[in-house]
Amino acid sequence: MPPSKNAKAAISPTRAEDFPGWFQAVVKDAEVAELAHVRGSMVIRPWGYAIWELMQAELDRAIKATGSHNAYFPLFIPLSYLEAEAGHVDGFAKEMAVVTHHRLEADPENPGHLRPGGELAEPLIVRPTSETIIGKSFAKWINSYRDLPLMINQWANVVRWEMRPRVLLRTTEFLWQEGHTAHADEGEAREEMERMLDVYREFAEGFLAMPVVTGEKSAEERFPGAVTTLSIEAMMQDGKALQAGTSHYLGTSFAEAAEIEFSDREGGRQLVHTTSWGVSTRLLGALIMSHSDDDGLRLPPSVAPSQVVIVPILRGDAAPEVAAAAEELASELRGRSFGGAPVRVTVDGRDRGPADRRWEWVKKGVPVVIELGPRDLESGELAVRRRTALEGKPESVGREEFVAGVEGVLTEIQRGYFDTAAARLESRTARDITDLEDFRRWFEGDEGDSTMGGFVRAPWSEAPESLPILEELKASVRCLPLDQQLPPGSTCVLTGKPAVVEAVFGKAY
RNA sequence: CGGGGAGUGGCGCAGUCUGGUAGCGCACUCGGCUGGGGGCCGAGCGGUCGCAGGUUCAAAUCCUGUCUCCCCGACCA
Repeated sequence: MPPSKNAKAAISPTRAEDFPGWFQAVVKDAEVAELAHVRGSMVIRPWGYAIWELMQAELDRAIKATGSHNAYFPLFIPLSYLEAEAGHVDGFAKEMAVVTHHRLEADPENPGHLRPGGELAEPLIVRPTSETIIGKSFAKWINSYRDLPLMINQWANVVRWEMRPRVLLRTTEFLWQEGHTAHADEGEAREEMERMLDVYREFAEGFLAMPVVTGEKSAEERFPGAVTTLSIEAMMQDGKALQAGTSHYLGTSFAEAAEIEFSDREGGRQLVHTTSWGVSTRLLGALIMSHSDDDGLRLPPSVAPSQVVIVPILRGDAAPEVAAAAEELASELRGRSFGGAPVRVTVDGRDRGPADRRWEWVKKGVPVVIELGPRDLESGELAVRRRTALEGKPESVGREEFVAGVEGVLTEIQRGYFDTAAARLESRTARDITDLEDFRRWFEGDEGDSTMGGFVRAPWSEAPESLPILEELKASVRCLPLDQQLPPGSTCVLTGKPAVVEAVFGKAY
């Protein structure tokens, strides 16, 4: 619904009024995604999918650069595969889609309707992740130490039957990339796990302008079946944490389950050490909650399907001339580059009022919108409006100057988003909370309250009795940061016991 | 699975208590005026009121059953 003329913000509710509601509205108004008529499932709309494709392209390049190759494995996994790894079963059993039949037949008790027929001898599950089925292939492909390391990546959809779906953040079906590698020893496998976390960190920070904390997951938050789970954690504008990517060292348990063995140099039989790592379409949600404002989506230029939109003001006799000028400007801009690729430009000459068109692109997060009318043709200037400066009049820039400097403009916007997010992460991470009272106060803000504290970085004992305290505050250990700064003799912020590690605490999505 | 709420044109809703043949805003279509902060006027299109059964001369409205969705809690990329 379009806001009234006098509305200050294009999105209702605003972040301060209702953060989750704001998020939904941004997603909807930007035409990124919407809930489908299937419970918990979403439709990713063209604008949202284009963003995902840009992410995919960049990440795919980075993954391949580490030596992994893309492949595709089955959607259906025999139940017995899952059963083979105990930890895995515990983690996923409660959220499985199970296929038990393979045909439909007329239902005699309910004319006009169909019912499942042809029961399967062994039920199939729809993959929640592919460790088990990829393991089967690995077992077949790996015979010798010469076959290692084996590094595979898959772009796929997965299904986890979530109790409480939220568009883009937690849906029953989502898209992701899952890497699976097998190595001769633990050291090599752990290196792979760390290398991929680094790929994710660079991608999040460099491409999505989203600063992250890198760390190890506590035992409670670890991936089911993993020995070690590393993650990148981003802070949303409401101070809550969002796990944006994970990388696991799986030890030899999946190798045992799928019998992935190889002959070493001495002719002995050994189990491989495996890793897995992934990021999902949840990144779209993270991106939105990191950068957007009360006027809608704000896209870093790197992931903006259109980086510059030209809105020609077509009226009267000058219309053909303006239309031609818009196309010419677009083509010149496409001759410039940003991030090593041609600048992406859209000319929006639809038969609607210019303000109407412009606001649509504002809400879609386009970094720069230029309105081009007869006046500009005469003056040789452009009315340039950056997504970061919607107030007041547009900036007036000489046409040639703008074209020549467009890469700089986009770079500035990209950097600005990162700097803003980084400043938020820094200022809303408390490093000086030492006792439980302050800790409680920090986290006691209302749900959805954007003034809620944020992260707390503090010494932790890992003692079991600290967990109920966190639960009560709806907070959790987000990670044990890789850059540990635990002063000797520290005591646990929750229990007062001797601390063994420095932890980042937060509320999480 | 527990606790709340809701199903009425594409979207958002009113009407339901006190049965009487469906209405509003937005969107959409057409015409005109407009057009650089998302505009105005006029004329239109569009709904068997979630589904099934019942009560009644008459049901969006009352009764019974059923399905679905949303919100809150336990689980999670």
